[in-house]
Amino acid sequence: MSTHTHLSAAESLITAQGGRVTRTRVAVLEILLAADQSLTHDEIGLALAEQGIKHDRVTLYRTLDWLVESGVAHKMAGDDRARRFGVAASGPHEHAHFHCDRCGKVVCLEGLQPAVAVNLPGGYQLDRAELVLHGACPTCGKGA
Amino acid sequence: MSTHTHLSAAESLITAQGGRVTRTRVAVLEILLAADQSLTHDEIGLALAEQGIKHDRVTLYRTLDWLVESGVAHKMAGDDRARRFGVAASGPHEHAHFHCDRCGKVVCLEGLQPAVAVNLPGGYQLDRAELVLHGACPTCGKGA
DNA sequence: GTGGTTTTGCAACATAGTAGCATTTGCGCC
DNA sequence: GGCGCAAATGCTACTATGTTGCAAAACCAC
Ligand SMILES: [Mn+2]
Ligand SMILES: [Mn+2]
Ligand SMILES: [Zn+2]
Ligand SMILES: [Zn+2]
Repeated sequence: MSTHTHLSAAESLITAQGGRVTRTRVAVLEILLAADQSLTHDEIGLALAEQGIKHDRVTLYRTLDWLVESGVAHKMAGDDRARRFGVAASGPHEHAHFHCDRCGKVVCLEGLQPAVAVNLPGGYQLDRAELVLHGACPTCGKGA
Repeated sequence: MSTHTHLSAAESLITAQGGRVTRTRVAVLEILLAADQSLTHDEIGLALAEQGIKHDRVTLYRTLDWLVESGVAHKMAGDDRARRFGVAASGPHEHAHFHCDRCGKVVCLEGLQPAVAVNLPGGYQLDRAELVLHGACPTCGKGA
């Protein structure tokens, strides 16, 4: 659509992964980059609609899957049934997350790494550690 | 059904939580106690059927929910769409889990606690930390 | 601009979980 | 042991989330 040769951050990320720069991909990635929390498929679809970007439910699923497979985004399975997607502004995904047990919100904690003092039982081979902190987000306060 | 006054481990756990001792609850809890890994709703339903214990899909969902709400069992949302349930043999649920990215199996790592060196951004209130280690289980080996 | 490949849109399907309500069952009490 | 009542179950129907197959459209290397 644009004949610019100057690429946006989202466009660069997409081409860097060897993917085609499509309207939906760019818009979704920009939404995720701008978000201060992880978003569900539904929330992202809504945001697209608000921007007047016509799209199909299935295409959005596939777009999100592609972003995850490419390592650009991360996917979190929460307590509710919806997976949440997000991108870490800085570099590839290697950080902890905070999950608000009240409102379900999930945020990336970028400067936080688990000091996992692990000695696994024999035979288990460790690839990565996933740390999720549970509690109340600032908005939800927590009265007790 | 039994007129014994001697309670099984499962039965004691159930009454300790103020719940009624029903056939399904006892059987489910015994299945979970005997399992060396977390089980899906479907796997548990199959195990019940194999034991000739007639049950309803919805009842099983409610039984599992009750076990989780009572703090007897834990629920894990995996990458596949199914939640997995398990009980920690020792005491209430406060331990890490290992998730095999090959076969999807989830096991409790009872003697393992994350040394989370956390300083959360202001306003976040921490309740508990959830640590999931990802990799290959002994069975899946890992060729590379 | 053309051609081949990737991505999309649509329709149908699959899976996991939930809600309402009548019936049954466990169990405290006598 | 039997009563009464709350808790738990079984059914049916429904919702939400995600998947598959395939033809049409869009990208982009050339
Ligand atoms: Mn993240
Ligand atoms: Mn566990
Ligand atoms: Zn919150
Ligand atoms: Zn495995």
